[in-house]
Amino acid sequence: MTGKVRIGLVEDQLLFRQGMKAILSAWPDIEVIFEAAEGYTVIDRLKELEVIPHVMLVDLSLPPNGQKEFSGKEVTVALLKNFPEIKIIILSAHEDENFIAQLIESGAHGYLVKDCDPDEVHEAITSVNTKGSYINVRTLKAIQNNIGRKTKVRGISPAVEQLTKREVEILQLICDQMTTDEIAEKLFLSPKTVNGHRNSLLEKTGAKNVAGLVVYAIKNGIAEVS
Amino acid sequence: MTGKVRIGLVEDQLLFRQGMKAILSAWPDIEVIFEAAEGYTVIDRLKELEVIPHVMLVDLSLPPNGQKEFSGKEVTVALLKNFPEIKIIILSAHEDENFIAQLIESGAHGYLVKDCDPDEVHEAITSVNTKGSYINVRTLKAIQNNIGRKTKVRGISPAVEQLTKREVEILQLICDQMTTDEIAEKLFLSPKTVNGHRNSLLEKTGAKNVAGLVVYAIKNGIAEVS
DNA sequence: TTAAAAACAGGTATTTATACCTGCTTTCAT
DNA sequence: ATGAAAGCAGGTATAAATACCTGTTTTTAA
Repeated sequence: MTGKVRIGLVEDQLLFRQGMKAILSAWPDIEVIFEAAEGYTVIDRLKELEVIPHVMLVDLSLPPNGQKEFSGKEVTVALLKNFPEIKIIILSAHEDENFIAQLIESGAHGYLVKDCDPDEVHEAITSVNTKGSYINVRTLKAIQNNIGRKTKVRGISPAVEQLTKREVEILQLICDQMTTDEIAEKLFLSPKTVNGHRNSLLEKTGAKNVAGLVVYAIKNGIAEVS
Repeated sequence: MTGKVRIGLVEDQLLFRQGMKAILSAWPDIEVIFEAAEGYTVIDRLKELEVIPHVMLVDLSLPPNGQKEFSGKEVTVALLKNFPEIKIIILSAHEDENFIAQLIESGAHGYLVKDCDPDEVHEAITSVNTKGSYINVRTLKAIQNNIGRKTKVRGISPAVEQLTKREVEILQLICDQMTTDEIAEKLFLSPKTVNGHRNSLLEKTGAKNVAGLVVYAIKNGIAEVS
């Protein structure tokens, strides 16, 4: 490997992005050649580049995504499809075992919590770039726990499944404090239908009530907090 | 003013803190002399210093605060009480008008959103240090809107106030998916009392239902997502 | 030492959410 | 082309939340 490792940053918080850039630039073997604040422009902008990054650092909680849905996970998927040679490291503010596992499954090459040590970032980048992946102890533990949980639970109950489009849509409206009737009116549905989706949501997420649904939504980037 | 402006950082995310430090250190007239990851140690540690910072940058969403409650706001209040000569700039990931106004009211000298421009940080620091305060256009607008709202509403309803300890406690349990009866049992209260607290919460936060309460709680660091 | 606010708890109502059931289309992958 | 899942929508119930009253006691701050 000749030359520096080229880094791309996808992170909506300018200050964090700049700080990250400053940290990364302190290492002589790394250079940041690409930055983006939103997910949905990343692919197009990358295609315009003459040289693409070796490693992309993608913020998981990517929204403000008002209409265009492009979470960190979706950026990851899009990157993998369009630029399979790019390695992807997910940055996240929190550490949700279930979600980490999902991301690794979806193809991310590494995962970093935002309060990790800067040295760990460097290690992750070089590891991903040379070995193709990076897993630290915490992440490994998360994945193992999650796999264990899955194999344990799958035999008994239908286990945790993906939410459908409609379910995600309704979950977002629930987070917006809308009642069943209001959601039904907004989506031109019968309240009975919305009721059904609510029940599916409770079942699939394992939540007990709206409070649990909202927490789940925020945890998984379906709703925003800021 | 001779010498550099001494900065203190209170921010739980190590990566963000380091990045911030890197950004700040790029300016020759600024030096970071103090760092803390949690709120509750700040005062004691400051007292041990020979020279205290001129300006403290405090992260609003300071938790993990399991038992010891020390949000960015509380750190601010404690700082003002113990070190009235220190200027305080609040850092926040989000931009909640109502909350900004509250913070300014509680004595903070400046407010910055985390996705602001690095130059803005520098400007805020020097402004706070020399002029004693810093308000940018966005913040000003927020305060104005909020004051406008208050004077309009105050005549009718008791207006937006602080949450009490009990209310915070109950809000956390609501986020834990507990029902009114369960909360009552856990806290050895009558469900009627819990009911009253719930209503106060809805009124004070402006939330319409549990969904709104949970979002509010997470926004304000009263509940955690990970 | 007062007045205000917080915390407590009773009443009564209505609205919403939750939990099931059923059945009917449509979409989609095998 | 056949079954599975998604989406739709009806019924029926109960549980829970929300919205108001009222009042007492305790805590807190002026």
